[in-house]
Amino acid sequence: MLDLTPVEAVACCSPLMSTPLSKEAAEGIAPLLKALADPVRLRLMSLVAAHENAEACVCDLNDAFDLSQPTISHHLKVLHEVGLLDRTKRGTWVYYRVNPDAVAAVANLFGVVRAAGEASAPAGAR
Amino acid sequence: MLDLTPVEAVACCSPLMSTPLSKEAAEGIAPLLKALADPVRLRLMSLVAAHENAEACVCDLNDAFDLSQPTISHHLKVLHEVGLLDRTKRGTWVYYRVNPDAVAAVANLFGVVRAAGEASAPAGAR
DNA sequence: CCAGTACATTGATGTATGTCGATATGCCAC
DNA sequence: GTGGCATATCGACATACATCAATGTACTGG
Repeated sequence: MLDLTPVEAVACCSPLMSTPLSKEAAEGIAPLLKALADPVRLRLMSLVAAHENAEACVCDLNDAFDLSQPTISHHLKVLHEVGLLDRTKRGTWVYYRVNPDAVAAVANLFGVVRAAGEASAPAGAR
Repeated sequence: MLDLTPVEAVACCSPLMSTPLSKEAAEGIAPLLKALADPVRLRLMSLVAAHENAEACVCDLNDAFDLSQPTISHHLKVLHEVGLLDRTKRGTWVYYRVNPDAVAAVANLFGVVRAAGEASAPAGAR
């Protein structure tokens, strides 16, 4: 029932705005939005994304907030669990990286028009 | 108590993936995402948007869910309070309409690429 | 004015969430 | 191995949220 007609649907308006979301689709995307629906996590995402190499270690992120280290760790875990952030451990440090596919999944809701190859480009460009 | 200025405060802010979001920008946009971060409300948004004339009366929406009428009313109120849905009463019925500016504010976060004239078209074309 | 319909508000209840301090784990240097 | 640093997990707490049944409000038709 969710027949996405990419070009037209996206050209005029977003899937959210054109096609009634199925119960399953809504329940699939809502957790991603929920993870993003917190000021701290929003800033974490943008900090990681804006960091050089599109990755950031926790120590950098901790300093950007007035919150305790466990709290930041908790928020990073939430973002990681829904797939918005990837986690890599190198030595003592843990680096988080934005998962472009997960972001694209949310962005598609709002009719983001992306070049087909763009989503995978950052991963390959590393 | 709810002192957020939903759409205006956020319409200018930078995309999530390029510039680190300021504390204020994050706190401005998070309530919109929070309102959307629920499967029922996501479906409500898409149902209203997909309805003819881009507006729907509560009676139509109630029937699309297995939830009680007060619960749907509550979700509509949440979406209305952050500015994502506009409310109009005509006779006995109440009609909800998507506010394209509010949706655009969220979409901008994800770097939505829209045709230049398109963003203002829905608002103006009404 | 009365009854009925459409929608909102209230009050209650269980669950989820954000935050912290304390503690655990894992890595490194000596 | 010991001590120290980076990060995660745990337990506790207060607050917020989704949901419902009951009730309130506002409009309509007779």
